[in-house]
Amino acid sequence: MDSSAVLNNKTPSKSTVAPTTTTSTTTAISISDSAKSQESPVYSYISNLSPLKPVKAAEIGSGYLGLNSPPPVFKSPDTNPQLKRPLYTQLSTAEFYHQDNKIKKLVSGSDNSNPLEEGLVCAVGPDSLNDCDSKNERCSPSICTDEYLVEPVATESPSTADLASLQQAKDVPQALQSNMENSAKNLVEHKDMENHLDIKPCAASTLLDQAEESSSYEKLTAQEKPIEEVDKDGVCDWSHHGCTNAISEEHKDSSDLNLPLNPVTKESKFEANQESQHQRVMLRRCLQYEDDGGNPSANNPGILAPIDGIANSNSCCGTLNLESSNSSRLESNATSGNMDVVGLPLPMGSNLSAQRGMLPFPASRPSSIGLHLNSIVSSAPVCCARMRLAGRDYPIVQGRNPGSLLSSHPLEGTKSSFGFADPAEFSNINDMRLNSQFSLRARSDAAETPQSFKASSELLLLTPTSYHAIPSGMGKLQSHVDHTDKFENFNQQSPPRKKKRAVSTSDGDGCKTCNCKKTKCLKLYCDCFASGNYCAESCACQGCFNRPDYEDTVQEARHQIETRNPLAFAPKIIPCANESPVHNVVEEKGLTPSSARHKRGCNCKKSMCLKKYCECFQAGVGCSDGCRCERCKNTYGLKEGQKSFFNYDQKNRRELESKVGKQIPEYGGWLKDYGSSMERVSQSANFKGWETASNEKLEAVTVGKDIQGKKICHPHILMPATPSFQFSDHAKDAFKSRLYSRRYFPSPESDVTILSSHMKSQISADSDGNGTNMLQKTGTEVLHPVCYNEEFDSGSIDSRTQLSLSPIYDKHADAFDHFGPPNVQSMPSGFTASPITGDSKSISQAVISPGTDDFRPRGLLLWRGSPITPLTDVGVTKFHERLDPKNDVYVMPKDDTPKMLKQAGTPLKAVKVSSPKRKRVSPPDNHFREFESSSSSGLKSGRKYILQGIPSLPPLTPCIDPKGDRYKRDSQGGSCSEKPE
DNA sequence: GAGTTTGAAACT
DNA sequence: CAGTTTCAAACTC
Repeated sequence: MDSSAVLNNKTPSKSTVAPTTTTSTTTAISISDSAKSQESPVYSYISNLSPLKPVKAAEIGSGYLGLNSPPPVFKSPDTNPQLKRPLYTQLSTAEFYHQDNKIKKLVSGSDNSNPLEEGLVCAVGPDSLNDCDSKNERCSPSICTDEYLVEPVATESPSTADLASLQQAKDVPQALQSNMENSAKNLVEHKDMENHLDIKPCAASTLLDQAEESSSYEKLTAQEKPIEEVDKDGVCDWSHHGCTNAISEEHKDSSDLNLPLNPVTKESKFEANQESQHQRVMLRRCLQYEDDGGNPSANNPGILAPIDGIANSNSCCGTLNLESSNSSRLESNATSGNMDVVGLPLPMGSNLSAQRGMLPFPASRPSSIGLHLNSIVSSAPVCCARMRLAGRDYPIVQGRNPGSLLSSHPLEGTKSSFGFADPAEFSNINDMRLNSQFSLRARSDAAETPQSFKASSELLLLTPTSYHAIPSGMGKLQSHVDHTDKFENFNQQSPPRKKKRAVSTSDGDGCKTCNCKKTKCLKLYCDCFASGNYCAESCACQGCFNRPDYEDTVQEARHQIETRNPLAFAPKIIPCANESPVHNVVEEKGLTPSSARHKRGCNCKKSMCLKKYCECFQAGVGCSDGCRCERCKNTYGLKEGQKSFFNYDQKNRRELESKVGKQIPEYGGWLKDYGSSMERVSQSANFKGWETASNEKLEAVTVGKDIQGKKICHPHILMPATPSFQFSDHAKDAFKSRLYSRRYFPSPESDVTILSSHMKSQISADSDGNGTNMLQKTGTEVLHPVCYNEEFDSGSIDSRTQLSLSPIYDKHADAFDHFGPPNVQSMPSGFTASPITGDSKSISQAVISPGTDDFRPRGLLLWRGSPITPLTDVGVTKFHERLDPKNDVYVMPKDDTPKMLKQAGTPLKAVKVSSPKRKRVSPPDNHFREFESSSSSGLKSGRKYILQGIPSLPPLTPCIDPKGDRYKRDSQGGSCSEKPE
């Protein structure tokens, strides 16, 4: 039974051949479309998103597959030829191993490595691990590579080429070292250069085809001689340049490491001490081990220690600052699916690199970029992602800062060995060894070229210990071809592995696990699979094929799925393009998170987007216009139309009630029931004019505390129709999740809404003291004076003054510069909005009367309720029915969007593309369709309304009450009279 | 822990 | 493309 059969097992209806054929077709299509993909916003997004910077073409090499025809944008690295097979890697895995063996012999003169240990530390790769080894107490820097990296595979006599490669390998690092001083600045200033340097010390570069390497690299090699002599000692000295330095940086005293440093190592270390800056640069590039004390990794070569103070972060998932040597390894050796790690920090033992810019492909698919729901791990404080790494998922810290997750350098994330938040998680030595072996396995996979496949497959084909408990050395005899058999055996030998259902979908490291029973973890039902990860050992899945051992099967399954939906494996959570300087400022201040939204949006009907059934909610992002949810109450951001409910606060209600003389319902009561999850302070504004202008953009303000515990009020980010996104864990750290506002940002035309909302929050909270009602009511925090103690007067507010209260506000004030002050007079009003849909029509047709500036229907924003939301309709209707034109209560204009904003375009295009890098990620075509059709009612109609509203601005629009009765308008076209027409 | 609910994915 | 089925997670008891 081959992989196809496996797949077909799940889809019996399909012929055995079909999958393969389909796959091929898909691949071809994907490739042919790749060019297009690259031009697509999605591609741009991904490219920008990926922490990996495109490598210069020259570096990629002409022979690079897929160079001319990149793979599908979101195609999983697993299936991404580019990821799998950087062409400039000319050496097969076997060759690598040969190289390793040779080096090993040169260095240690013997191959007495423990098979079991081989995989531990140096599993990362023969070339790259050197620098990391140095931190390992158990092995000398120079030997470590040999002992742990080299698989004791029966090797042929080194060929001439091998010897040459070996020599190069030795030379390169040296060259690097000699170059360190001269190029330190360049390293810092030029990422590319940095990358090259990174590669070199890792010796992986030695295996690279010189012709394919960058000129910078060549320059470096040209300067290698000074160190060459040392190298003659047979020491893998180059490996120390990075690591040693790093170690020096970290430990200051190599003696602490108890490492048998060779002259070169010491020298490197010395240099490190003297060149802190340079060290710093290198440090970032080096695998590092945590201080011995207390860190399991110290005793376990297979685990990397946190780096550079980042290690001990609270990240739920540690990451590995595996940037240097491994990177090279990745480039040179990685050729298979385990490339999920691209762009992400890699755990030690991985031969993959997360080094940005290290990859030969322009934009790796951020499969684990942390945007997949599974990767996000329910908005853990630190967003975690797993990387499929040889049999185990490694959580990857995306960075506490959403920005880091989305675009930051991997190093910006927190670290810990093996990507585990708590090294203790990996306390079990066997487990670690297993991982190391997996790494080796990954390594073999990585080099799985037709030529090398056989050899590589013989290296290690271990199945997770949790499944087979295969001794470390047993994996050698298996091959991919045996997948099916292994699977069958697996099922037989460890029958329906009655593993307890994963209690939590998140294993200890904060990453999800699955419990698949029927899909063999080869369908998107499986979170692990969907996120491009292998199932973790902690998964309770049955008959799981989503294992490194079944790489082919997995790949094929992925192909099949991608055939249906090329973006099936795209990150589910898409960060929203952010062009707003406000956002940047805020972001920099750590006050607000990056915005993100669900790729496709949810379709919740019953959960109100308040439960984890909702993918948006689960991901900690607000719903967007792309969602087709009903009665959305997503606490992270309501989708357009529904969020307005949040703006209807008690104060306004009372105010309106006083005016109307009737009780105003609270929209089905859900507002009351919003409960603790209510983060938003519904702040109706006394700032009527502006509010009216911003109409539906009114947003609640999230109240939270900053790091200092000082409550802060987060202004809204200028984001296009996207919810603010925070990688907080509402499950683990609910409070943190509230630190940042998850403002749901309306489309660009509503940029000013941010201002409005914020202002409202300030104003209303202060104006009558009821502004905090919602908060108090819901048990959430009370607005901090900082936000609300401004001397706002409900009737007269200088928005500018208010906005200038903080830099952030200044930015908002800037918005006024663009859009004009929130002056009522400047706001479009008094026109009849085009009907939205359904029940909203009556509302939309209601007349807006500017009336007096003093009264703007603050709470009436709710009338912008989503037409697709029953609740909205109901609520609006009920509310509306209580409106009494006699009291000058009018429906706010449907199109009160400032002209400037109106020009922003449609929601679907609601992305300001001022910068090429700011391109909004476009949903898949079908998604677009969804946006335009299914959500349609809301989005589409809403947009129609907006667009049509402008031309429909009649000087005198009929006054229509909710019941449809018309009233005359006064002579000035202002207020509606009480007399029916 | 079993059963139910929910919504995404898969299928028709 | 809509409707239905399947699936697994989330949730409830």
